[in-house]
Amino acid sequence: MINHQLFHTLHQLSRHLTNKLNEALKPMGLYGSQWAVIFVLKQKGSLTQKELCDYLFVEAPPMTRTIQRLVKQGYVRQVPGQDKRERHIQLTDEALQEYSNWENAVNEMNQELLKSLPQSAQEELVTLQYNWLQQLLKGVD
Amino acid sequence: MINHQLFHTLHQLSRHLTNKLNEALKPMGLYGSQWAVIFVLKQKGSLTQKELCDYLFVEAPPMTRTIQRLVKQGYVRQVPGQDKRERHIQLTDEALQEYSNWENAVNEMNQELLKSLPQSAQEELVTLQYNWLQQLLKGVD
DNA sequence: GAAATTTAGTTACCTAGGTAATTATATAGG
DNA sequence: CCTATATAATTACCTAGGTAACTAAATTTC
Repeated sequence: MINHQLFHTLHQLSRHLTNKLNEALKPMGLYGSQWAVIFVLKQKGSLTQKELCDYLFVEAPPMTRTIQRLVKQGYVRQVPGQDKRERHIQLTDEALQEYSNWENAVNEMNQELLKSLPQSAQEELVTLQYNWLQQLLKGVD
Repeated sequence: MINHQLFHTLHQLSRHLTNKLNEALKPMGLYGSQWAVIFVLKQKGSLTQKELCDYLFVEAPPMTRTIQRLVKQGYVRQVPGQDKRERHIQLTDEALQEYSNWENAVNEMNQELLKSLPQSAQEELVTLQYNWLQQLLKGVD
């Protein structure tokens, strides 16, 4: 029953890492899902909600919620597009100012979590996971 | 930024697998969290809720909910223990009768999901993940 | 043995993410 | 041009899992 153990361990690992991320972000008043959006926006600049959903493989409704919370906190703007159905999401100056603090907190926690995983194991793991995920997503619509 | 990719991919993978598990269980009226409990009970027999929580690394409140739903569906019994705070959870005959159907559905989906991952990669992955998780949990509480 | 502390379980409420249904805008077809 | 279809986003509601506060029973401590 190695199959079962594979799925089980992956699930546990994912939950543990998510909890740790939230723990690191808590002092800055952010949650993991919000950080994921901010991180992408910092790299890509302005994106529509649809583009954010596609990039993060998240359905539209939870994305709406996460963005609305970020808007309320003043970290994100929703700019109507030329196509009036779309809303372009951008980081505010306030978010850009705080960004490096957030990034530091997250990086510190990530370092902590990766301390027990040798560099070579990290690379193997990311390769195995990435390739598997790509295979799984191949042929999904 | 390989760190980020590692966490991101693991998160995505976990979500995808969870969704697929739920898809497989939907026709039998079960959810993934319920299946996890049933699976453990089938192997271990009678367990208290605390023991289930410890085994699945889940907090007590979600476990209460999952069990209550299983009770309502008639798949699980809560038997008061000698220690009257405890409740021993057991599968009902109805659950035992359905078990192999559920197991088949889950195994079929798991096979499908693992199709794109060579045996050797499966073993590497489970080893890497398991060891990492153990390291992370070492020294927790 | 009575009072204080610990523990098992529940309740209430939060975020994360999913589906179904709805709304408003764009785009295609006749 | 006008109708039908497709698409972006939202709303409502579901499961999964987390924390905080509570209850009731067991265990320590004095």
